[in-house]
Amino acid sequence: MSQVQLAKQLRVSCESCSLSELCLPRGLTVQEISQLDDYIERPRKLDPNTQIYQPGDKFFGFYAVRSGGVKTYLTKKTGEQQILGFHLPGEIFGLDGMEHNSHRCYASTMDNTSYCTIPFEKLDELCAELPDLRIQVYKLLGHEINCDHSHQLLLGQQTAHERLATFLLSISSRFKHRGFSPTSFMLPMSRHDIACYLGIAVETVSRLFKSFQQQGIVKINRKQVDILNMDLLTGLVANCEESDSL
Amino acid sequence: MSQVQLAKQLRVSCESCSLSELCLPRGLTVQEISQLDDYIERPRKLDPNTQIYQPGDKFFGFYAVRSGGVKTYLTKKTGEQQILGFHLPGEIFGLDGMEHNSHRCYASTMDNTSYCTIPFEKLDELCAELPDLRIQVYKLLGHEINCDHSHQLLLGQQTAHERLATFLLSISSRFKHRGFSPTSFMLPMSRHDIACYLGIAVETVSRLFKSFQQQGIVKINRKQVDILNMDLLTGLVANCEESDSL
DNA sequence: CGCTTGATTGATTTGAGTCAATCCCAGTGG
DNA sequence: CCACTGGGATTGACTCAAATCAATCAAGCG
Repeated sequence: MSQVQLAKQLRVSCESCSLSELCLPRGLTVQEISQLDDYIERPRKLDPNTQIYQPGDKFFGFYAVRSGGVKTYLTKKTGEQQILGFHLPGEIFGLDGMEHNSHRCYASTMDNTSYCTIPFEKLDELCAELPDLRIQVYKLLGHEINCDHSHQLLLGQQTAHERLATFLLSISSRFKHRGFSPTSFMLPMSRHDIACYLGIAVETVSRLFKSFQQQGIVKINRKQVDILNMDLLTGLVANCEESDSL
Repeated sequence: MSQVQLAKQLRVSCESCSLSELCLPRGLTVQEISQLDDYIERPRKLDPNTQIYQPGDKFFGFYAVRSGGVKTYLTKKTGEQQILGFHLPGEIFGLDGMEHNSHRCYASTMDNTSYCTIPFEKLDELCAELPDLRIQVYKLLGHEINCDHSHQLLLGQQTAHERLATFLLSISSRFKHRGFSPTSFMLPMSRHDIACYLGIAVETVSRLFKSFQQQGIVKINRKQVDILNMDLLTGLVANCEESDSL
């Protein structure tokens, strides 16, 4: 297979994936693309509820979800977990390991999940040479920071209704961004996980889903969500931050 | 003034500052140090409650607090603010602008404050050449992400007591890290700001300070804090995350 | 077809918020 | 030098959103 054909194949394989933002666009040459792609380890498949890393584990590099879903979380001594983020297909996680070269939180699958990894050392080496790649890495990190900030606003200032509405809107816009329906989708996470992400009780999640349904805003059947009235849903969120897609 | 003398003077001027982590240590040559220092804009002085930037403002680069204190925050339409972080002397802020080259949150002073700025473009150019500097930038960003994660755990899972105790421990450890007393210090922020950071009401902050004082854990007089029993204070925090200094 | 695990629903409790006065200090001006 | 004043801080009384406790209910599975 020629160099060009190889690169093309790789391009296709990364097309719908966030990591592609790191390598494919903005004038990188075919040569450069395949250079980075060489380092990306191809998909690994995992069962639901499998731990990918935990605090103290060596930081290897970034992870990109290809299918399924991953949650990252911290825990209290008493066992309660705070979910920091849900990572859907095409999204990146693992950035928590950068500070000390070891992870600070847990990451585990929520479903049958496959993902790629890109070794940080190799990425950094390429960054020295490719200014555009460097910019993409900054943007990726900046995005993580901004998402975390939005999550802090949600946890610190929003009511339970607002939190759940914000959550649905975020998932919706992220599915939309990846080319899926923004109004009809399957949630990859359990009610318990939603509650832990939003900082509320599972029972509250159930009750609010019911309430939203009674208001005709959504139709919810187990993990299947259909948004019936996007405007009403948006109206539930009173904060001034435009909700940000991950 | 010779090259070496110049660099030495700069080194002293940045010595007690987080930005120094970006340039001074880890085998950068004197030449390289002065190269970066040339770009750092020297201190600017601001009055208390002055806005430094707001959402939409162009991202210029990082800011390093030299004296006083800065808060970064988001707001809801209804006006409530969620404080994302307090930035004490020697700490960095402004990273929220990296994703879109424009800021996403507000930053304003809490006191008479001076700070330096380092233009992002220049920093990036140097990053291309200096691998050690690049690593420092990654660590800085990773640190911000980890702090945000701890804040999410606090906001999502901790009780009001735990939040306030965690807050005091964080401030204490940060003062200690900068060479100040970890048990006796002045808070640069108002009760209102503490409340907004912790996601609780001002009145609750007052009541809990009183309660901590009655338990003999701390002595609080207006903004002056004396920690009398560090073990008891630590005991109030039940989470498994070691509290992380910014 | 029972069993397990997650989701829902209802009854009750409570931690923290809200509302409403003071209090107290820092800064101002007479 | 001291009274005045305004905004932050404190304190108390009351309320309420959401948690907790406690049953079911439903669905996937061996």
